[in-house]
Amino acid sequence: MNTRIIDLPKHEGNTVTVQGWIYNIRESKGIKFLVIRDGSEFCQAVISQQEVNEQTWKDAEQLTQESSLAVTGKVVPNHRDRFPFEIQVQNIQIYQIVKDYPITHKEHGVDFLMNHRHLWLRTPRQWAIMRVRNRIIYAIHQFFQEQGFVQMDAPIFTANACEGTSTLFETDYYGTPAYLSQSGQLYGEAMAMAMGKIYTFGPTFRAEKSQTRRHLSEFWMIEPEMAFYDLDMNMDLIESMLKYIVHAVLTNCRTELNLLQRDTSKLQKLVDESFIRMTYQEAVELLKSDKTQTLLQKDLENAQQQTQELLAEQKQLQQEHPSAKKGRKAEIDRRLQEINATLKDLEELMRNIPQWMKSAKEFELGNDFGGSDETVITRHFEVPIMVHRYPHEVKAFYMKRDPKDSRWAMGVDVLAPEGYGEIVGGGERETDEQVLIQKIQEHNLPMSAFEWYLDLRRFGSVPHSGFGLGLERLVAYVAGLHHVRETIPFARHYNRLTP
RNA sequence: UCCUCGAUAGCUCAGCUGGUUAGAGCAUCUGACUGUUAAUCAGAGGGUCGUUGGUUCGAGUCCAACUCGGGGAGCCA
Repeated sequence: MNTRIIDLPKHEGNTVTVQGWIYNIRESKGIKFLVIRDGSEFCQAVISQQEVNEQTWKDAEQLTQESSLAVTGKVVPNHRDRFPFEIQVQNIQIYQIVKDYPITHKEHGVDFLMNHRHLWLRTPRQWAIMRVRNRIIYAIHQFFQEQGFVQMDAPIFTANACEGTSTLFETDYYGTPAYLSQSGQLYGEAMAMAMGKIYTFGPTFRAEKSQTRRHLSEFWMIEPEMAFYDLDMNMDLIESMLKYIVHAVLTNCRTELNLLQRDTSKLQKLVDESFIRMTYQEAVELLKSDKTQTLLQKDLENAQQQTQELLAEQKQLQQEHPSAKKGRKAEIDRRLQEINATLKDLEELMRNIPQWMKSAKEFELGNDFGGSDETVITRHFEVPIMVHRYPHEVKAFYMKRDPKDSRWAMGVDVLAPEGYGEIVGGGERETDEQVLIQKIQEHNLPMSAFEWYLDLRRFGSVPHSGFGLGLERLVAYVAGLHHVRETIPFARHYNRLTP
C-alpha cells in the first residue's frame, strides 16, 4: 500500500513507498538528495550508493527534475528540512525520465511563468496558494451551511446586463445575443425569497480591459442573500464570516502561510479585533483630513530615505564586484537585482504618493472612491474597514435609500488592509416596487427585462440584504500575494486566454 | 481609450554621456566532491540585442513608427 508524503510522520521507522515527481536533486559523490513532491507535501529522499544495489544506483543517476517515480525506503526524522521526515531509499521505480523541464529553480518573469502556468502550479509556492484557496472555499461552505444557508446557483447565461454598467462578454444563444453573468445578485434575491437564506458560489465574467493586480476577466464570487436582514445585520454577517474564514486558514494552513512568508500577526488581528465601521461621509472626512496628508508625507519620506540607502548599498556593491570571488560575486549579483526591483517599486510609489495626496485633499463629497482613495483610507488601520451609506447616485439601482437621509444608499464596501482594496461589496435592497421602477428608468434600463424581478416586490416584499465576496481578492489578501493571477489555477484576464 | 515603464543567451538581468571580437548568474554538457538545503568548485557550448526605417565614420545605446508585454487610471470583486 502506497503512502502520501503528508502521512509520513505516522510511519516513522517503517518502510513505505511514495509515488511522485522529482522537484529537485542535489548530489555529492556517492549520495543523492532528491526532493520529491506528490501533491500532498514535499520531502527529501536520500539515496546512498553504499546502501542500494548497482541497478538502483544506475537508475538514480538518470533522474532529472520532474521525472516521475516511486521510491521505497525507511522513514526517518530530518531536522534540517522544513518537512520533518525523509526517506532512506532502498529501491526506486521510474515511470518517466524527463528532458529539459522549462521551469528552473531560479527566478522567472511573470509572463514566462504565466505561459507555463500548467507547470508553474507544481512549485511549492503555488502549491501553498492553491491549498489556501481550497481551505477558504471549504470554510465558506462550512460557515454558511452551519448557519442554515442553502447553496443555490444563479444562471451563467443572462439575457441582459443586470446592472447596466460594466462591459459583458456577449455570446450567441441559439441566434439571440446572451451575456455571461457579471453577478448572480438579482437571482439570489429570488432564491432568498424562496429559501430564506441562500448563497451562490460560481464564476463571474467581466469584459473590462482592466490591466491591474486586482482584476480578472473570469473570477469566482460568493453571493449570500438573506430575507429579513437589514444593513447592520448584513455587516455583522460579513464580519463574522471573514473572521471565520481567516481563523480556519490560520489553524489549518500554518505550513502554507509559512511557506508564503505571510505575516500572520496581521491576520490574527482581523480575527481578534473588531472591524472599523464608518459612513461614507466619515470616510470622506478622514480622506480630506490633515491626518491623511501627514501619513502620506511620512510614507513619502520613508520611501525617499529607503531609496537613498539602497543607492548607497548599490554603489558599494558595484565597487566590490570586480575584486570579489566567484561565490561572493554571485551573491552580489543577486542582491543588485533585488535592489533594482525594489528601487523600481519605490520609484512608482514616490510618483504615486503626491497624486494620492492631491486626490485625497481635493476629494468631493458625492463622488465614488477611486482605487487610490481606498488605499489611502486603509493605510490608517490594520483591520478591514466597512464603509457604508454611499451617495445613492454611485450605487446600483436596487440599493435601498437610507430612510433617515435620502442622499445615501444602504450599501457597504469592505476594504481589506495592506492595500488589498475592496474584497466585499453589498447592501440592503430596495423593497418598494414604485421606487425600483423609477430607479430602473433613471438608469435607462429596459423595464421588460426586470418584470420578473419586480414580481419579488409585488408578492410578499420584505426587507432583505446580501453581499458579494470576491474569492480571488480574498485569497490574495489572506495569502499575502502581490497579484490575483496567482490565486486561481488558470487566470483569465485581458491578454490572457491560455494555457 | 489614456498615462507610464519595458523588450539583450533557454531563464533572470547588467551593458553609464554612441567607440574594438556583447557580459554575469542559473539552466544544459564534461569533470571534482559521501549529508546537500536555489549545494559548492573547475571547464565547455549557447546571442543577426522585439520589428521596420532614420541620424552617424560608427547604433544594443540616439530619433520615429509599429508589434508585444508589465503597472496604473476608468470600471469593479
